[in-house]
Amino acid sequence: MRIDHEIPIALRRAYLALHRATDSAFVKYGVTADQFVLMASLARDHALTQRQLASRMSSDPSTVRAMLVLLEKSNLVRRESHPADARAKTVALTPAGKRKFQQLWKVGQHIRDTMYEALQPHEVTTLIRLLNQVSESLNSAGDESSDQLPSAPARR
Amino acid sequence: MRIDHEIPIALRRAYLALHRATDSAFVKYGVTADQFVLMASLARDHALTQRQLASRMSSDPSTVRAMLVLLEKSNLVRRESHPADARAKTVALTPAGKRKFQQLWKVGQHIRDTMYEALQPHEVTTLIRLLNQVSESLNSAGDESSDQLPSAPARR
DNA sequence: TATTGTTATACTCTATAACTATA
DNA sequence: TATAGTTATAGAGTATAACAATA
Repeated sequence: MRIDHEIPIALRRAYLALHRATDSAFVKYGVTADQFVLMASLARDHALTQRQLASRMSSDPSTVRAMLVLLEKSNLVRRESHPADARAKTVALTPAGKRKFQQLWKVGQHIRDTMYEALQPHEVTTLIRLLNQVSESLNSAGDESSDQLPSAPARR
Repeated sequence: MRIDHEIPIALRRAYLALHRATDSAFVKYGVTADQFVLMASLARDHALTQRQLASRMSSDPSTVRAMLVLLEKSNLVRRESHPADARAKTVALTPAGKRKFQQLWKVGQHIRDTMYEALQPHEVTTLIRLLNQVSESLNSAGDESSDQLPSAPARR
């Protein structure tokens, strides 16, 4: 009952340490850690739809929308109707958003450096590989119906 | 600019996958993933003070208090004044809380199984070790004043 | 019919600041 | 003076359900 709780505990601890370090480094720039992740997705792939964004961030469309509304207020992000699909909207960083992202990237560099200096180069690749194995197992397990909890709907 | 974003991304993805899987498994029991972590801390170490609990959960005392208020309403947790320190309170699971925790532990077993089956035994220990190296590096870095952002206070 | 996004709504977690009581 | 916890307050993220417009 103790051993198989260690991965969840260690994972939670590491994620929260990263999230808090990021939040507190960014607070004076008016951007949260999660908003930074959203901006990073847009910096990598320009002009995603909201649904694409949600899946990249492993988040919910209505959550993403709430975040976009906040980011639009700060003029960091712009939504435009999709050229090919009138239902959809494309989301992109504004020029100000791109500048802000560059700035935040630098501000956060010491956090990434700290993490990477704590690991050997081969440990970095191992850690990434193992984390991805964990994510994939959980995500694909979520697709099938659970064999432990057969029938009840997962409602709220 | 791409390589040193991979740990944060993989860490976030794995943590959120775990958190969501846990939340959705527990929703019909009226307990969140974070509340489960709190209960697990109390199941391991009976009768912690609120501050001890906050540090075990790497959380904030006022956050913990808000969670405790909710858990007390559900009669899962009980606070009593500390025998030796009249300022402090000890927090413990109620009998109902202990039963609920046992139940949730079983309900969540398939999630832990999924994660552990995705890894070799030696990978489990490696993953835990690497995650802890990351956590420790970030937590100890937070103590010293940053050399990148010399003076400004980290206020809100 | 299925999909994209919006709206309304509600709850949890998070965290600061000012405060009371105690050490 | 420092510490434990409370209170008030605020905001961010999360997610469901009902809905409109479009594919």
